[in-house]
Amino acid sequence: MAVTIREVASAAGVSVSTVSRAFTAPDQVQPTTRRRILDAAAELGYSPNPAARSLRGGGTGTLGLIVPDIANPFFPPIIKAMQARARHLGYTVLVADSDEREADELAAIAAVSKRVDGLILWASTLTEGRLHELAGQMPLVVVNRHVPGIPEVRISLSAGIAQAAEQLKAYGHRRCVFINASRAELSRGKSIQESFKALDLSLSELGPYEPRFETGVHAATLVAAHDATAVIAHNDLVALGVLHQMANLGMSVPRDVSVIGIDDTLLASVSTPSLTTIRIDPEEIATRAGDLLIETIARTTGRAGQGLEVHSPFVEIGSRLIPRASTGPAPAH
Amino acid sequence: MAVTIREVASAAGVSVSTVSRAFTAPDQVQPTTRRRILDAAAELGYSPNPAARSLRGGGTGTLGLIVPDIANPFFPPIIKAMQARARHLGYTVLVADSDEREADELAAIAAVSKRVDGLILWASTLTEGRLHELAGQMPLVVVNRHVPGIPEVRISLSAGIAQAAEQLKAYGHRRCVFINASRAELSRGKSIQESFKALDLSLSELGPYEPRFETGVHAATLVAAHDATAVIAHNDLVALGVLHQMANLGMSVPRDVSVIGIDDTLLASVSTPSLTTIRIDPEEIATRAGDLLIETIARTTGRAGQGLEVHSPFVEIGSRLIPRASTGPAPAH
DNA sequence: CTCCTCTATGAAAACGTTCCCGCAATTTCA
DNA sequence: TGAAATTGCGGGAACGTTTTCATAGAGGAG
Repeated sequence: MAVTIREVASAAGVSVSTVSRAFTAPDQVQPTTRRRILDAAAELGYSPNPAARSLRGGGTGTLGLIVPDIANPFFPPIIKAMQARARHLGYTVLVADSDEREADELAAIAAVSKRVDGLILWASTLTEGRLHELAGQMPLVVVNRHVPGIPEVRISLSAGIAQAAEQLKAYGHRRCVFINASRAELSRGKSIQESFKALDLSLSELGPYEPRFETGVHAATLVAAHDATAVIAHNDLVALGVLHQMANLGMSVPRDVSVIGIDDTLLASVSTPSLTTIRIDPEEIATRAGDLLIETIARTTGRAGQGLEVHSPFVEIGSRLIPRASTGPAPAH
Repeated sequence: MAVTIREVASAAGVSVSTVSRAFTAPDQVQPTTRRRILDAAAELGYSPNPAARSLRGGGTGTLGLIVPDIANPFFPPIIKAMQARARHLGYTVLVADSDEREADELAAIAAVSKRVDGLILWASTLTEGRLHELAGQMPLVVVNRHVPGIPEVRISLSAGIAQAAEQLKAYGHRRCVFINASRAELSRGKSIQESFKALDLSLSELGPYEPRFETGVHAATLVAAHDATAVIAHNDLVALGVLHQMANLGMSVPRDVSVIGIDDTLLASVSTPSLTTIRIDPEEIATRAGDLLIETIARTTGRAGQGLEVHSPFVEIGSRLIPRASTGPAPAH
C-alpha cells in the first residue's frame, strides 16, 4: 500500500542503505546521489514508516503529556503550545488525562508509555516510589510536583502574589481572604502569607475546598463575614464563582469588593467585569517542559557528554499580575 | 530493556507463537497453558510492543483527531470524551489542531497520518479533491463538513434553534438579532430564519464576523439600533462579549435584553448572568464520531461483510436549549 | 485396530527501517 | 610511487510481533 524505502531505492538506482542514509545522515552520501534519492522519494511520496523506525530502536518521535484534566481551561493552551514546540523539534505530542485519580493516571500511563520516548507528568498522583520506578524505565519530567532526582518544572506564584498584594495595598485594602482549594504550592508555601504580611495586609484563609465554580459561590458569602474587601481565589474558575455570587448578593465588583483569580485562563478575559488574575504563561511552561523532556531523552539515549550543556533538571516558571477590571480602590468604611 | 514476547515464552515454557495467540486469539490456546502464559506475562510486566505490532500490519491502535483549535473551549470536552471512548475500545487518540489554516492542517495531517489507523477531520479546510485523495489512502471521517462519499458526522442546530425561538416567543420577544460569524451550517441553512419566521419573530442578521469575544462587544452596540430585545450569538464566546458590552452600556440582562449562546461550553455556565445556550453534547459527538471511524477502519481492513451491520456513513447530532439566566421576559415597550 | 479429522503447538517468514561490516575506489602522505 | 587512510556505497542482520504452514498427538468413526 504505502511506498517503502525499497521502492525509492530501486527508483533511484541505489541500495536501501543509501536511501536511509540520505535521510538520517545526509553528509555520508554524495550530494549528487543524495539529490537523486530525494527527488525519487518526493516523486513517489515516500515518508519513512515510524513503526519500523521505532522498532529498530530509533525512538518513537513522540512525547507523552499527562495532565489532570484536559477540560480544565488552564491546560488547552499549554497543550497547544507544546504541540507547536514539539512539531518544530520533530516530535509529536500524545496527550492523556488522569482525572486526578491514581487509577486513571496509571491507565493513562499504560496506554501511552509504549508509544512515546518520554513522559511529562503534570501534578502526578503517584507515590514517589512509583515515580522513581517509572523514571528508571523511561525519561520523565514532572510538573507541579517535587520528587528528588527527577527533572522538574515548577510554577512559582510568588512574583504574581507579591504584585497582587502590592496592588491591593496601593488600592487601600487592609483585610483580604484567600480561597484555598488545595493547590499544593499554595497551601504548602508560606509565601502568600509572607507577601501579605510584608505589606501589613491581613489575610484569612478559607478552605481547602474543591477547585470548582460552586466553591467560589459558597466562599463569597463568607467574605463579608470576614469583613474583607478583597478576595484571592484558587483559580479563575473559583474567582468567577465569587463574581457570580457577589452579583447575587447585590454587591458590586470592584466597588464593594475586589477579586483576583489565578491562571489567566480564557475565563478571566471574558468575564464581566474582566478578572484581574495572576498569569502563568502557557507557552513558556510548554516550551520549558518540552525542552527539558527532550534533553532528558537525549541524555538517556547516550548522546550526553558531548558538551557542558548539562542543564539543571529543575526549571522555575514565574508569574505576574494581569490587572483588569475586578480590582479597584477599597470602599471607604 | 523492555521485556519481550520471547522472554515470556521461555518463562512459560512455550513458543512465542503461543504467547502471541494467548493474547490475540485466546480460544486457540488450551486454558491451562493460557493461564501459565498470562501469569508469566503479568509477573514479568510484559505488554506487547505497539511498534512491532503495527509494523507487522496490525494497525497502530491509534485514532487521529484534528480540530480547528484545541484552545477553543468547545473542543476539550470532546477530546476528553473521545479519549475515554477510545480507550474503552482499545484505542488511543492522537490530537492535533489545524488553526483553521490549510497549511497548518496539512502539516498536522502529515505529522499524525502515519501513526494512526484513521483520521477524524473537524471542519476541514481542505478541498473536496484533497479530501477524497486522503480518504483513498486511509479511513476518514469528517465532522462539520459535507463531502459526498466520505463518512460524516453532522451537527444539527435546528432543534435547539427552534426551542430558542419558542422560548423567546413565549417571553414576548418580537424582534431578534442573530450575530453570524460564518459558522457554515448556520449561514448556509435557512433553518434559523425559518424557525423564527414560523413563530412570527423578526430576525436580523449581523455579520459575518470573526468568532471572537470582541465581535460580541461590537455587535452589542448595534442591537439597540435594531430595536431588538433578544440576541442569538454565533457561540458562547461571542455571547459573553454581548453580555460584557451590555453591562458597559448600562443595560441589564435579561431585563432589558435576552442573550442566547451556542455550544454550552464552560463559559456559559460560569458567566454572570449564566448564559442560556444551545447545547451540543460533547460525549455524544465524540462517541459517534469515534465509533464511525472505527467502523470505517474495520470495513477497510476487510473484516466487513460479516453481517448487515453496515451503518449509514452519515450521523446527525442534535441540539437542545439549555435555559439559564440570560433570557427572560421582553421589556414592555 | 486403522484411518481420518481436529486441536494444540512450534518453526519460520515477513513487516520497513537502521546500522554495523566489508569492499572498492579514491585521496592523502611520506 | 607505494602504502595507508578515507570515502561512498551495498549486503545483511536485527528490532518484536503476527500469521501461515507444518507437525504431533488425541479422539472418533468405521
